[in-house]
Amino acid sequence: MSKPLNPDARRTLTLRDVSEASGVSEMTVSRVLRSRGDVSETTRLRVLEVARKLGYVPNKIAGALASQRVNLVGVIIPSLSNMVFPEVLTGVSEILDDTGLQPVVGVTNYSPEREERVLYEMLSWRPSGVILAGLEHTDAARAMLAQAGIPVVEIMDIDGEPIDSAVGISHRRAGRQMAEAIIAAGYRKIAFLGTMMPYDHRARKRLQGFEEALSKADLVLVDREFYSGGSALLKGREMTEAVLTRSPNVDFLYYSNDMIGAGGLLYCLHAGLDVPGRIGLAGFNGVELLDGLPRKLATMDACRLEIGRRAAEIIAGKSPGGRAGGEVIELFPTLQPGDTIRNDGA
Amino acid sequence: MSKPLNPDARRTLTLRDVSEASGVSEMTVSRVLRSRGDVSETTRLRVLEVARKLGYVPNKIAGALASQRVNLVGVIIPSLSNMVFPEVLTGVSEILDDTGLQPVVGVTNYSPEREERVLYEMLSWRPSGVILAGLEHTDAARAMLAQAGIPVVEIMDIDGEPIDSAVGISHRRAGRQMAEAIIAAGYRKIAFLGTMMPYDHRARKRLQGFEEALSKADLVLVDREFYSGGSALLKGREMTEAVLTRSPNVDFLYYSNDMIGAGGLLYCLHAGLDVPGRIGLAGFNGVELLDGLPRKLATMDACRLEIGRRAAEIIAGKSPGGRAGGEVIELFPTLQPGDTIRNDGA
DNA sequence: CTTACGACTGTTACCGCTAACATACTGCTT
DNA sequence: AAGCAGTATGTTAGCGGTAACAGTCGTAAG
Repeated sequence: MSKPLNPDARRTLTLRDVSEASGVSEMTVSRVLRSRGDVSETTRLRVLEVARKLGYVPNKIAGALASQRVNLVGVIIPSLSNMVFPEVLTGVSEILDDTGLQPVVGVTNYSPEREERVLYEMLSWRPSGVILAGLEHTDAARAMLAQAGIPVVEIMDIDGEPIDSAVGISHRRAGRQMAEAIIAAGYRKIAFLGTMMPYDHRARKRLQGFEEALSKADLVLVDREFYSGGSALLKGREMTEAVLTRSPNVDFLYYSNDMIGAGGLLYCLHAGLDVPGRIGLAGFNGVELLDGLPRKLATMDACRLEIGRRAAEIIAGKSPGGRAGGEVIELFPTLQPGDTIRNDGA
Repeated sequence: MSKPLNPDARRTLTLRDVSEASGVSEMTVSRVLRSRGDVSETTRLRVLEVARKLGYVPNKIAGALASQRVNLVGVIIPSLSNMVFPEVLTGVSEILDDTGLQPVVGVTNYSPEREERVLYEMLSWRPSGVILAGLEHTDAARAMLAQAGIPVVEIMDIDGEPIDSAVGISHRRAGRQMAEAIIAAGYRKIAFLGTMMPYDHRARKRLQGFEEALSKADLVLVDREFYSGGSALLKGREMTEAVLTRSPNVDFLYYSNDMIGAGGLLYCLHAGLDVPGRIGLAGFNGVELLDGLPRKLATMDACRLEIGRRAAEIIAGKSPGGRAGGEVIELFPTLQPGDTIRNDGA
């Protein structure tokens, strides 16, 4: 361990130090620092001054233990590099910011076991609530959450059985909707390109809904291609090339996320294909990135910011529904046709 | 507050519950759960079984208070949407994963005041160490850190006076290096496009170094353009268009980050400009995204993963330097010329 | 002048866990 | 048979705060 700074500091300061230095009891100092109860203006100022001068930082560990209150909210997400999740976090912080609650982030890397571990760690800090992505968890994780006696909000997805509350969209419906739009636009030879999805349940559900809608129109996917890891943009290019080489007559490419969709779009444009005439494309998420592309990719936004906000509101008890618990809030993504789906019904 | 789950649970479990249910003292349970001290295999298994069945989750708050040890490391970064920082976090977690330490992330949104608040919050949990981005902090923040008596690592940047340890690159040098490469490639009418940088100290330092090197070659920036907020890719396009319209004879565009650089590149290609013949481009960071672009943007990687790793090693006391403290580790970014700088000296 | 009351400040008993020390056995040694 | 290491377990005293209650005091009311 690197040498601690401030070697002359005998030890870290406690309430007692402030109390002695300001000539009042620890309790009074505690009251001042939490702006709780009546304290005369004179002592208040004096204590504040002393605390500031000493550089006292309260010990929340002790405080939390004594008061049985912890102002933390655990937020457990699969990844930070996905753009989507940081945005959810933004929504969460936005709401939590003026509630005295503080988000603490845990990352699972899409591994259920890691999720279980992260959750255990979090719960051992006795947070006031937990927000976590998805409805799929290990049995142990579900048990822990149910035991914990705190509000739990599962986010992003509502196709399933929530433990307590849930805020999200129906990915199955989203897939269906996109398929319907594509079919309505006259495309028939449709391929899917996406992540290998052992644990990307939401992408799986979208594909499910998508295929459902296809088969209702007596269609089936004419090709599919999966990837994992690597630069999504690059993978999008590569997969697109692979699909178009293998199945040259494909007329629509449905991507499981915007990033690979963008890669595909760049490839198609570069290859001189007529988009959306000869071939159409669509992704999923509505990432901001797309605004900068030469042509706007069709997509569906996943209501990420809103999901974060609503989840935080439930935890903070601000949810319009009141203190019910067990709420399920379904949000409805809008289809943004962009420039990569024909808008006639040809 | 949403209704707690498990309403029948009288209260959350404590060591005592496990102790009573397994017929040994709390201390023994504690020993088992921390695999500390000698406990007979028989009792160990029994206690473990009971704890599992009950669904006991230890209370780290109490544990930390009693043992005066907190296995948390505060990591304070400006933003999560910048790609760069999540990658640093990855490096940090990678190293911390097998040390028993756990990172806790705080986000400042590039605001010094927010940084101060976040830091105060963090320190009040008495973490074992703090990693934070940049060398620029409020006086109060510096004071708190110095008082805290824990290892502090400032990351990303080493052009300045660290509080304790530092791991990063010299952005000034990076800017200089890029300028030299550009000049060597024969470009002369150079423009800068970047963030408005009241608080992006690193971008500022890069520009500083860049201009230094230019002036050493008797050159000055022929144009500059700043932005803030919005989709970086889109902003890159727009700014590039603006600059090229205003200063049509510009032959090089230096961007303060890869994202706007990528936008600029897409614009130039779309406009049919000869890249890198008629005009060259370069960004900064080496983001993975670039791999998917039609042409590879010249850039310099910021050693983000490595920075995260080294910082974590210092905190974990694994740093090769030993337990000295006050280390400064300079990393050296490599220039990746990509396809957007001429490689002859014409 | 006593009482009552509000405004302020102090006292006591934990919160749930762990460090440090104390104790009870067991089996060996001499 | 006493002595002595080990093991395995229990006991005690906090860690640094806060809830809840208990004063203390000056003053307005009776």
